[in-house]
Amino acid sequence: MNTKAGTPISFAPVEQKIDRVCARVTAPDVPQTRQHVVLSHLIRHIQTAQAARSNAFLREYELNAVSFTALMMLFSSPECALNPSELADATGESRANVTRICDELVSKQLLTRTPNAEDRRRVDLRLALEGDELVQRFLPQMRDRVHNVFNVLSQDERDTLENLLKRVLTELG
Amino acid sequence: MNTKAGTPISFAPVEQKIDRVCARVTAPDVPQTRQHVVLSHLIRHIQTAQAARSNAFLREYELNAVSFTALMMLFSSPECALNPSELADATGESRANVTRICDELVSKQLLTRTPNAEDRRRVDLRLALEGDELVQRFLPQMRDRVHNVFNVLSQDERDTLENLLKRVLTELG
DNA sequence: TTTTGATAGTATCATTTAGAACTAAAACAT
DNA sequence: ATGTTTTAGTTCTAAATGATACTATCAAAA
Repeated sequence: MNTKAGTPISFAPVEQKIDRVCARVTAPDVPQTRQHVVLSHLIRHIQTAQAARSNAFLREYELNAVSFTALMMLFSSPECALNPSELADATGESRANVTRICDELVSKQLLTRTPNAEDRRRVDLRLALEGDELVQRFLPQMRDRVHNVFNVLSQDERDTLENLLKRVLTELG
Repeated sequence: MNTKAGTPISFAPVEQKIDRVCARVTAPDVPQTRQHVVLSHLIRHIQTAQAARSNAFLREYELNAVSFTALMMLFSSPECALNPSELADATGESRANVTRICDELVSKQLLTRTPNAEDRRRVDLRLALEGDELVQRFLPQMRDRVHNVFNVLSQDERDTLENLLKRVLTELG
């Protein structure tokens, strides 16, 4: 990923190429397909750019976007606790990766791992005090440096975007 | 919030957690920030799910989503040729990664790599006949199995989504 | 019960990736 | 011309990730 500061992310060349794909393909529904491809690539480019921003900021603190998301999901859970598989669902990461991430976070004393008494297959992940403080300290900066790109949209537009994206995600589920 | 119409089942727990984050944080613009975070996570989950779909399909043919995108970007370029750095921009991958991907694709004889006569720093990547055929053969299947999730939206809604996403991406650039 | 299947978590392995260092060539400045 | 800076591409290294296989536990069926 090209994370170099100052490198403009220009989508126009990508879209030109998608247009040329369509020009070369014969199918009954080319314009619609073209738009589907455009939308897919838009989402991919936005997600890539956002991840780059998050990581660039968090790297100064020896964290990454996925670890921070994990901490935030714990921060927001009842009693700041989740099972690994719940955390996997919440973050979108594989369970294997959640195990590794939690290894790291435990070693940094940002969360604790304790066996669950009722179901001995389970493990309880619980945010440590330090992890809680870290989330509270970083959230405002994440807001200013990552999430506020959506301020280019009006409130109505953001509502619309939220609605549309949710419907797409439902279709993918 | 999980009762909100259209909220995908898999995302509802995520949104609940975001709500709890907001409940625990004191800031002047919490509702807006909440929505920004929701939108970021929606985009991330959609992109993850789409990549998983693409890869699941392409793996049968010993390809992955990034390689296929690279082939498609070449397919759509004038004379089916690009430089590695242009390909990096078009796919969103790092130049280092483009080098590796092209190694693979060359070894599969899907594209060729030739030194550029005018600028000897440059390299010309050109889609081979086999690569061209592969793209034409796979595009319809990619459409049916990956891109057509956007069919849940009406044409107007897709236009709106495209417009909104483009503005967000511009802001990230 | 016993067995069969499902679930939770982890360990292992191969793949994918970004970042930094490096080489070569072109562009630019003096 | 000469030296400096920028650009293109690759190589190398370390990190991140997913797929798979495995163990332990629970649940359900026989």
